[in-house]
Amino acid sequence: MADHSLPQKIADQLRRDILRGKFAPGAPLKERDNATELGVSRTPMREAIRILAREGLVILRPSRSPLIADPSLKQVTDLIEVLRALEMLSGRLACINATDEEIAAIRALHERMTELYDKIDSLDMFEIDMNFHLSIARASHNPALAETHAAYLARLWRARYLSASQKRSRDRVLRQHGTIVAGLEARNPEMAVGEIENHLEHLVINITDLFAARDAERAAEVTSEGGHRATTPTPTPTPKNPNRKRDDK
Amino acid sequence: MADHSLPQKIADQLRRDILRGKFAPGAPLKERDNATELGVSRTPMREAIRILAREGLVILRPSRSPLIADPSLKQVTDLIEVLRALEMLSGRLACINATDEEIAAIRALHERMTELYDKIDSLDMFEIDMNFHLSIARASHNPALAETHAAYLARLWRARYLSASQKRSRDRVLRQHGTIVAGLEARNPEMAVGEIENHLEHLVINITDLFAARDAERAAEVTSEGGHRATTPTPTPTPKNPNRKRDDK
DNA sequence: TCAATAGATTTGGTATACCAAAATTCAAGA
DNA sequence: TCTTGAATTTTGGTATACCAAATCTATTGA
Repeated sequence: MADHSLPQKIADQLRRDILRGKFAPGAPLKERDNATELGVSRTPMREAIRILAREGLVILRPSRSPLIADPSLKQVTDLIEVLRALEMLSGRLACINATDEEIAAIRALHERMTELYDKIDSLDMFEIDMNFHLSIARASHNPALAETHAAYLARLWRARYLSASQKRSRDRVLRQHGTIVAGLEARNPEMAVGEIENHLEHLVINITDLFAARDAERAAEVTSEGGHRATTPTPTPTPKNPNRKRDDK
Repeated sequence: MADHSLPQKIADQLRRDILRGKFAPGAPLKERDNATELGVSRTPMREAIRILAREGLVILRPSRSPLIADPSLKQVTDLIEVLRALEMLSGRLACINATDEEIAAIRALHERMTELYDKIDSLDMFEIDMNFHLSIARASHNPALAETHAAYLARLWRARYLSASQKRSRDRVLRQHGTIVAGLEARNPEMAVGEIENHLEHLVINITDLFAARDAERAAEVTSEGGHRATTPTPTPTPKNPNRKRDDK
């Protein structure tokens, strides 16, 4: 958060906009328009877009506008599979390398989350959840691991956010977080790692349900729209058409 | 390899130069000079440097020349620790998802490596070794995993190359590769994953030895150089840094 | 009425010019 | 001789101009 470079700040701004939904998944991200909109030149905007591309939030196409990423279920579950390996490693290393202070800070996050769960909006809550997992990765004392883990979390932001918004999993999430913290405190890798694995297993289940629900919703839309003219069978893959054309000759 | 974008080609060129030793570790990489040297503008050179920075081959400093990375032993072993988790996951998934053709191709690589080991130079040999491990990751059918794994392999290029040049580990490496292939063919995750873990454990040992040897060499140099004027106690970590201290209030 | 094509336009890629921060140099003074 | 500070140089950051590929529009011809 403390990087004061201009491309980083632009990337932070864009990331928020993307994740908050200002740009729809699948929409093109025109570097010239966004640059003028934010009042910066194209050069730092280009770098910002590359940063987001590295994080997987946008995908680059040769000689074409970058697109806001709209990953398929398989892509998301593939990402989670790697994330699981990274988090399990983080947990194991954190049991060995974390300082008592770091573990205490992780517990503090967990307790704040428990206390505020029903009191704040899901975006703020999710911020805490994010920090919880990032702190464990950092506590592994393996910077490369922490960095890669953070990149995967960023890439899975939207999916995890949607999953976390399902309040029905509230109790399970808090319980699992509690077990993870207890495992760290006991310096018990089996306990911590096992529960981390469990935690992410449920994330896969949740996400799969969400995709299924979304697909069902779309199918219903299509059929109810009438047989001859399906308005948008696909989720508006390219909603760009505000082509202004001149009236002169 | 088949990316025809200019920044990618520049990055490929620079990567080879760095890994072949044209640029020493710790040396600055001036974007203007290198751009004119290669006959391109600074803009694609900038992007190329960012690509290498992402791979960890160069490190960026705010408002300062990027440096050729010169990782410490801990940094390298940290990277290997993550690589191990990634390769173990790759092996496990490959046992499940790989096609018979993919496994056959991996075996072909292994047999070519066995056949040519004493006949070609270590750089070409290392190319095959690289492909062997990349192919396993790709055979996981998890693109995100393959990509992250490839990034870690690139980051560890130099260390792995130096380790692979130690011909004394020849037999062990070939034997381990053989066991890994056999595990894949048998679709036996325990066999494949276990040997992958073993393989990387030996890499850590090898690298640790190499660092120890290098440090010992340096220490010997310093003492034999005589007491008053050590010409280059360190192997010129930064050819240009007569650190000038300005007045500070 | 529709299809094909040519011209206009959008858009990313590249080159270059300018700026500001950092570093090196060098001269002046103690 | 050493310190110090100011000027110059070096170097990365940013803005802008130009180009080429891709796309879209609109006209024309069947």
